[in-house]
Amino acid sequence: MSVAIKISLNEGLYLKEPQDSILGRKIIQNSILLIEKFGFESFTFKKLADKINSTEASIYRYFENKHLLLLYIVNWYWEWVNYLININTLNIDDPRKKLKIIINCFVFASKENPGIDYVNESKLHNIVISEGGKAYHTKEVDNQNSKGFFRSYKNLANSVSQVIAQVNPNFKYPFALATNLFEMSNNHIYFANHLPRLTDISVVDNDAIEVEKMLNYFAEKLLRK
Amino acid sequence: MSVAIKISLNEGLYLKEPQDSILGRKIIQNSILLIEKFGFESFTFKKLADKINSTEASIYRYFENKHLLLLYIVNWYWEWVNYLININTLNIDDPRKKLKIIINCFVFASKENPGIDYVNESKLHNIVISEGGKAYHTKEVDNQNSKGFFRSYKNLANSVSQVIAQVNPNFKYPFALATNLFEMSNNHIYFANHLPRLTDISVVDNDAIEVEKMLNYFAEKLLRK
DNA sequence: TTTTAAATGATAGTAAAACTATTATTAAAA
DNA sequence: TTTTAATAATAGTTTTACTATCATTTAAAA
Repeated sequence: MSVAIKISLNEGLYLKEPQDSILGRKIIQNSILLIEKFGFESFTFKKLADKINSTEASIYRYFENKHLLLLYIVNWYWEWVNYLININTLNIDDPRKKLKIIINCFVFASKENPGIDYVNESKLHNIVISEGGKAYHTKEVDNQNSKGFFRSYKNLANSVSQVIAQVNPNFKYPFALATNLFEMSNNHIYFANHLPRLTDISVVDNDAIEVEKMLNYFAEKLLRK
Repeated sequence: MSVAIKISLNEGLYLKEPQDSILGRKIIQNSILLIEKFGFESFTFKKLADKINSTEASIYRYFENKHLLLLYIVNWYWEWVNYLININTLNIDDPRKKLKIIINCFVFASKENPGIDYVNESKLHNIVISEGGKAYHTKEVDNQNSKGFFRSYKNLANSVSQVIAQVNPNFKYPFALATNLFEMSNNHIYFANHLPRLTDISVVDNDAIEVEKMLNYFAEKLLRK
């Protein structure tokens, strides 16, 4: 059984909608595999072309450059997490419970759902952990932001901040807490795996339950009245 | 009056100590200016060489590649903040006051001290805000970590975590809070300047006092007994 | 003061990355 | 069947990220 989800992203991110063709989907699928395996810096359109038996020129018809491809898949991830949060909190009323589910989605976004066959959510999550910041830490950020290239992240931050505001309407920093929980989740999974002296938690066998506990503790304590 | 501070960094970061020669100091000074102005991606040794009337080959005698140069200056910053914290908390006993000073150093590291003439601390701070994460988000992180290339960040996290433990010995995540305060400081200054919908604070005229307030609020509330 | 060694500059060259352009081929739609 | 759109094949350009060699300057040692 496969559910036909189509995640719609800002049209400026691509030259031609990759989700609508076989080649496009192969580009998405295999760029995720290659970036996860070799890192964004050593990822090239040439290598991707070789891997999918196509050519650089064909890939350039879909994406202007590799940075926009990264931005595309990271946006895909933001949308995906937003979607996961929506379906998992649909019947929940208690905002505290909602926030716990949100944190669970942040930490375990990958494991939940084998959503779309050409996107390996688990590897995509690894990319967001290791390379996600590079999507907006560039000199083009203001220009790209004016075109709405970060809308998905803002939407995510916005939904989370609303739940936070429901938990404690007097809390002054709902957006900052929302993004911080997201960033902290990714950061501390990364630290646990690569720079363990920078954190207190450990991630054993890819199980980030300690990160989840920590984020719940932070959120609960910060939002206590 | 100039105080001769020499910041000592891991020897593996460079091929030849840049602080010990005129050319070396010009490399440090002008790489900070160029990276801040054009961003790390479009920074090249060629451009740097042209700017200081030298050659690529000469720069390569100091640094293996531009990533290690970035790592060098980011390490310089971590050491610098650690140093600032040390001198500013020397006579302070109350750990709560100490933590406030630490947060102040995180947010305003640049403005404090015109430490070393060839390092523009303010621009270096901007680099750490915009490009700092790229220093450890690479595929070489484990290899570089085994050589001690992130020791300065760990030392910083360690000193801060000790103060946190003094404020509340029962707090379970002293390291995570230490790194999070540092990362959050940089992140939210960046967000305020480029992606304001991701935060609640604003930075007007380069004054990040709201970030400082927020971090103090977070720290105080998390460490409340 | 001369000698010598170390540091830097000048020049050249290579391999790969990041594109752009042109034409040929294939597959799908009219 | 014709036409159009998508992709492949091929080739070429500029820039980046280096490496190598040798000449020159500068500073330290003899």
